[in-house]
Amino acid sequence: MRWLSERELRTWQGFLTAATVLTRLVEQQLKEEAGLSHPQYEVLVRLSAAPDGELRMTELAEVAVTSKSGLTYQVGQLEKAGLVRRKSCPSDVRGVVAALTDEGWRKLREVAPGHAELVRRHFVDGLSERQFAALSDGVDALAARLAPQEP
Amino acid sequence: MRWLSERELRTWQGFLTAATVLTRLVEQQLKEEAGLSHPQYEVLVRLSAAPDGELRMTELAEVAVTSKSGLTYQVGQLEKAGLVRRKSCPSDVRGVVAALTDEGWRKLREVAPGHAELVRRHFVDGLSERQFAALSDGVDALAARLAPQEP
DNA sequence: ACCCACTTGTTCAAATTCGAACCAACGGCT
DNA sequence: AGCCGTTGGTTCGAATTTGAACAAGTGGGT
Repeated sequence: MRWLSERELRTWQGFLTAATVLTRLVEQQLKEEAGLSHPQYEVLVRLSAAPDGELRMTELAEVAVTSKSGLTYQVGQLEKAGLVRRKSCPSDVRGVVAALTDEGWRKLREVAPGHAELVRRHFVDGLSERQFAALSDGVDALAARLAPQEP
Repeated sequence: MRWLSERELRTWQGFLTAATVLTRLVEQQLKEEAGLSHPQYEVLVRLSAAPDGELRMTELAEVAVTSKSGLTYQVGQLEKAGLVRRKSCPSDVRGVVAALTDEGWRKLREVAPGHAELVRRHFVDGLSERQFAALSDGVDALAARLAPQEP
């Protein structure tokens, strides 16, 4: 059993800490600027990236990395806010697809610039060209490793 | 106002996703292997890294990146479990210091190896030497940027 | 056509999170 | 000594998260 080196431990902790702090910053900004939580924003973004701005609940839960029940809740909130609409799925009676409403698209266009600005300021600009490229590379490697977890 | 490039966005999302997934894995393992939540484990680790295995509540909240009230709750839980003990602070009547108990040390020694193993498998080993070094570098840069936030 | 194991999405209770309000207590200043 | 703006920690309520249990539906093999 190999132990973690000093450096490995520091990197691991730093990685999680950075993610936590960044998430917190995003959370605050979204809340005060648009009344959205980060998970909610995430849902909107993922929907906007999908064809026709709609996705089945399960798929949405996957890309947004939440539990099914968590998603049910958030979509409920978003629906109350008029940003998302539930439709039944044509190919599967049980299925539910969440779809961005016009309001949803509008809101997203309104919020995105401020969000991008914050990401740039606290994440992208904090790194040199080289550092960013390297981190990008590392994240890709992690993603590849983490995605195929269960088969 | 500069937009985020395709690659910047992917990196950002990948970064958060990786952190979320990793946290989830850690959470699961700790829960089933030791009945601890990740925040709780974090508290134990931070205490163990402090002189005498004790820290004032506020300092602990800082290093563990939680809200004060969140920490109050978790320390409460840990105290119930007998892993941590509250002592009053000699230099400040209001102060409270959380201290690892012998039980706490024991538990930590018991859990740490498995945790290290998991971190190694899903984080460290997922990256080449070079990738790891680069990511480590990037994380350091982020930490430096994020820490001095409020002065 | 019928099973039966798996999938879908929701509901439920329990645990956790956060921020705001709060009460002391501190400590520099006069 | 007395004031007063700040700090330390807890408490409170509201919002959110999770996994387990559930009802309904699907679909391949027989």
